[in-house]
Amino acid sequence: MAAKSAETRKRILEAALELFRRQGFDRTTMREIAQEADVAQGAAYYYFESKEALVMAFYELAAEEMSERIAAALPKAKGIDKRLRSILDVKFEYFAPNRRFLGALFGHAADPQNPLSPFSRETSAIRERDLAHFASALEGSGTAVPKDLAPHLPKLLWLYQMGLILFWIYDRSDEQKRTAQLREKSLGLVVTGLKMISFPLLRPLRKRIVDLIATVEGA
Amino acid sequence: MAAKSAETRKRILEAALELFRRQGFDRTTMREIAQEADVAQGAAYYYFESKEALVMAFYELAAEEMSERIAAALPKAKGIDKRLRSILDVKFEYFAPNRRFLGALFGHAADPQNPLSPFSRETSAIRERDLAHFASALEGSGTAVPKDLAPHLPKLLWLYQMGLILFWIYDRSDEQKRTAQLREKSLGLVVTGLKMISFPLLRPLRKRIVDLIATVEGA
DNA sequence: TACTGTTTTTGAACACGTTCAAAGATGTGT
DNA sequence: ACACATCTTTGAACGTGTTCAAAAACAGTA
Repeated sequence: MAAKSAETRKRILEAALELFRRQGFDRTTMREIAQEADVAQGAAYYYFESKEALVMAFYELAAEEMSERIAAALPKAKGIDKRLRSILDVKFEYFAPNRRFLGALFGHAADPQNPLSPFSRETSAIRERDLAHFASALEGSGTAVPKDLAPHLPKLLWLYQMGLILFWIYDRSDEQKRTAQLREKSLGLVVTGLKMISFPLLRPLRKRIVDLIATVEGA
Repeated sequence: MAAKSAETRKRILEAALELFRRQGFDRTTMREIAQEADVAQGAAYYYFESKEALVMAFYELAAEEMSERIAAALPKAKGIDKRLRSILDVKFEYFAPNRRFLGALFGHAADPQNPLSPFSRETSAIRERDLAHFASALEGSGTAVPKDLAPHLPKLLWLYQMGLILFWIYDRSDEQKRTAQLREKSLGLVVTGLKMISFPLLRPLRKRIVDLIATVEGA
């Protein structure tokens, strides 16, 4: 009975997320999750490889749902600033209730070995889809982009957004007001930067930057 | 007998670092460390709050010793590029044998709550001293720096260096060749960037950047 | 229904980092 | 020398994430 199995899996995941939201990732034990989901201690491990895999499952679900919302929102926005903002809006709105435990996902951000890192092999599918959104945000905006920089821009914007989210997660000001400020100011700078980097006068500098990016991206 | 106590502490720390270097942080157990140091299981906890505290102790020792080396190397270098390079040289040389387990220190880099993070309260003393080196590297270089940006520059350079180290830790190319490339190219860009950002024409842009930085740094 | 193979569920057991009460060693004042 | 206090050491025990062999439930076939 495949339906029953899926049902149990869902019950475990929901119990886990509920507890993660209420008391954070670290404070929640696998035993609690099992109890809340009315299964035995080791049951969760039949459906999920590890405690972190539960967060990963959330991340995959979130990516799926946010992807739809972004695809729906993008066509309504024209300029590059508006288009970027609408992507950010979807993400922040979606992540808001889960801010408390998202640190578990982004806390290991710097370690590409960690499965939960946004840079890991395990999250590459999600990352790829996300990159496509930023590519599409650029394409549909009518913004002129230098040919040499163009292939790297989606990833740069993705990185920018990742930095913002990271800042937001650890932003302790009321209602994350500082993140709101940072978002407005940085968005403006991103747009200005995009315009400036196209100036013919800056071509030599741009070449060096592109070369640097290529080095970071690897052979 | 204070000497004996210090001796035991040292023995435990050295056993730990030896094992960390040989088999990494995660693969080393506290029981192994205790055994290697010829003490009981719980003994390490009398001298160190936690397993991570052992890494922190290394970091403090490292900061101390690197600080001396940097202070000795800086006066020999003139230009800002050479001065920055000598700081980087000291760090990479010192960290090289420990690259394997430094991930334990920088893996949680993004999480300022984690004591081991370079952004945490616990590492602030080390960070502060480090910032002073970058400030001194700038001052002694004769590089003209805009007044508004000046107070932020040490931290920016410190961040830049932190990024390089992070890249190095996870650089899987032979002998970390990619990091070497990245270091040369990025150092050049940093110097160019410093010159450019002083152009009067770029003053409005600079103002916005400084404002952004101030937002990130917090009220 | 009875048999067989597969999927799901269970809870005891493991290794780990960590805590802690108790014992032992050392130092100090009389 | 003795008593007392402080510093050091010990190893059992705890809570955690995780593993696993065994049991149970289920599905398909006869």
